[in-house]
Formats: sequence, structure tokens, C-alpha cells
Amino acid sequence: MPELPEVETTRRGIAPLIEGKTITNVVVRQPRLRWPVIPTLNKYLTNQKIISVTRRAKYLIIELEEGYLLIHLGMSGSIKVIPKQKAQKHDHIDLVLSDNKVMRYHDPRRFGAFIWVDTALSNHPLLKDLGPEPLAKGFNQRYLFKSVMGRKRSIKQHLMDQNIVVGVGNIYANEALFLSGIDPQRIAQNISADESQILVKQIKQLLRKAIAVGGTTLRDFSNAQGKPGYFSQRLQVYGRADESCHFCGTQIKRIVQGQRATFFCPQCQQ
DNA sequence: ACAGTAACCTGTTTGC
DNA sequence: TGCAAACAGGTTACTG
Repeated sequence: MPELPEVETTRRGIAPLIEGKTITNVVVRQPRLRWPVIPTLNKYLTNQKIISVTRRAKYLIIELEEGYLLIHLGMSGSIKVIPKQKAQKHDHIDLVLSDNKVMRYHDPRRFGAFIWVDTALSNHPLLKDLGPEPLAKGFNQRYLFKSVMGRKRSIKQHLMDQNIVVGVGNIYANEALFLSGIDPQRIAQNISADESQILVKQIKQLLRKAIAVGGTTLRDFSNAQGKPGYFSQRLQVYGRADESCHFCGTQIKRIVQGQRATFFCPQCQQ
């Protein structure tokens, strides 16, 4: 569930609570995430001060005096900063801080990542091929229109490709295509210059609005204070198979593209 | 280079 | 009611 707005919500929640604090201990209860958490993590992090918390794509970047911690929430990850207390099920990693609070990483499905980086971040294999941030100037009509040229996969799969543009996952890809009036099954290379303009505009607007209300909560996403996001109340098509389109009343259709559920209005999206 | 698919893992929902 | 199957957010790695 964590797409860009959820990761940004998490970043904004934890940054003021951990920036400037020193890590006094690291507890790894379950190292088996997307990639194994290195056994020496405690040694590398302890006594280091947290300089900043930033975001690139869906990755959180915790900048330390020396090195970085690269965190991905995967499908089910969340982070809270809380007073020291007994760990619950799936609370895999704790960063114990100098104010005696704990930054706690929770991830039932363990598709997330907790990675130590001691080299230049921009060269990191997980970051180096990522496309532009959707809210940055570099993601514009010209860029998107160029990116679809010659591409034969569907426009929805194209938008979810993190090498094209980052942060757009299944939910927001579905929603952006609805708001743009574009059928998700359209071949990418057949998207016109005008449609590229509309898509860029809708993606930016959608993500801004979702961030403003704290992201989408589907099952158990919650921010640093444990509060849910409120964007799920505004979804137009995602998860609404067989319900009627909010705009024209036609039944929302559910299909599968690339093993992901796609929802769209066959009337509004052409 | 590109496109499609399987895999990683667990919890919840759906269907028989 | 019980149990099995289907399904869920993301990304990499492999295949053709």
C-alpha cells in the first residue's frame, strides 16, 4: 500500500521526531526482509547522529554523520516513533534513540528493506536508474510523451514503471487514468501529446491531494503517530469493481494487467 | 532493449 | 463452521 504519498506522510511524521537524535542501540528481531538485514547494522549505527530524513521515490533516506540508511516499506511496512515498549508481532527493527524513544519498523509481509549504505547514494543500484519524481519539474508533458514513444506495453504498466516515473503504484495509476479519461489498456505509444499533458497534470494533482490528507489507508497503513490516511474516501475507481462510476453511473470494470488489478470506467475512459 | 511472468511472505477476505 | 483458495500494496530476477 505505501505508494509515494504514504511514504511522504511517513517521512513528514518521523523527521521532526528523530532528526538531531543519536542512535544508542539497534535491535533487529527479524533480519529476513526483501534482502537480509546485515548483522553489523548495530555496530554501524550506534552512536551516530541522525542528520536528516529525506525521500527518493518510495525510499526513505536517513542521513547519518557517516553513511545512510535506505528504507523501503514494501507492501505492508510502517514506521512509528514511540516511547520504549514491548514489541508486537512483526515489529522487526528498533532504532533506540538518545531521548529514550524508539523508531520502530513494522512489516508483516516483509517485502520491505532496511539497507546500510556507506558509499555515494546516487550510485546505489536501487536508486541509480529511477525516473524523475512526479512532483518535480522534470516530470512534464514533453518527458512523458517522449517516454511512451515506441513502447508497446499498456499505459498503466508504463506509469507504474519506476524507471519512467517514481512513486506511482497500483492505486494511483488506476486513479490517475480515470481522472485523465484514458483506458488503462491503451498501448503506451498510442498516447497523444495532449493526453500526455493531461496525464502529467492529473498525476501531480492526485499525488498532491493524497499527500495533503495523509495518504491512502487500505488495511493497516498508519503514519508516525499511528493515525490512518484519509484518501481512501476519495478513490474513484480503485477497489470499486461492479459499483457505479461516480461520474456517469456505468459499472466499474475490474481486469488484470501484469498480475495487478486494474479498475476503470469503460464509459469515461477511452 | 523490451515485455511478460514468477517469486519473495503473511494476513484477511471470499467461496464452497 | 471450517478449510482452502484467492487476493493484497512493490520490486527484482528470470525468461523468451
